[in-house]
Amino acid sequence: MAYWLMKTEPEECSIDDLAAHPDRPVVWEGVRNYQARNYLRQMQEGDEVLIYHSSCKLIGVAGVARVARVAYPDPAQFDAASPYADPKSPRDNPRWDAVDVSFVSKFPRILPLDELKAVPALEELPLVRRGNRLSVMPVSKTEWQAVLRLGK
DNA sequence: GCCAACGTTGGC
DNA sequence: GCCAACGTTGGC
Repeated sequence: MAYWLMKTEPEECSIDDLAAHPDRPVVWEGVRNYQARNYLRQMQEGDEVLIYHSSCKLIGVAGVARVARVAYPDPAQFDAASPYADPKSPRDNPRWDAVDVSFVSKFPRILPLDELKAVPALEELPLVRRGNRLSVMPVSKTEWQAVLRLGK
């Protein structure tokens, strides 16, 4: 099993949105970056994911989710009404993928970015690196354990 | 709202 | 294939 981290704007899909219906997975759509997409394609069912809230008041890791369905073509790319529509994506070879994720747990508090930055074990994590924009990234077991130790 | 850092686009 | 211009990300 592998570990990941995914960014979300909580107005879009927060840990509370996931927790609101733990039995029903959510479509993780709207990834429009090739490197992030390639990571989505590597995800396996059961992989665990840190849910990170970005571009909001309380920035940080909010909890854990699980991959409920491996990558499949993101429906939003073909939905003209969606902000994630991509008219250039070929129907016979869709450019963008989504996965489904379901709720696992919510941290008792948002684990803030500056605390993550202070952890030596997380120095290599793209999230804490300056100017980083990757929205889906792999997390090593060591990194995972370090985050959970702080978050739980 | 600012703005640095970044990824993408498109002319050449 | 280069690279300047542009649009976006995301912390502050």
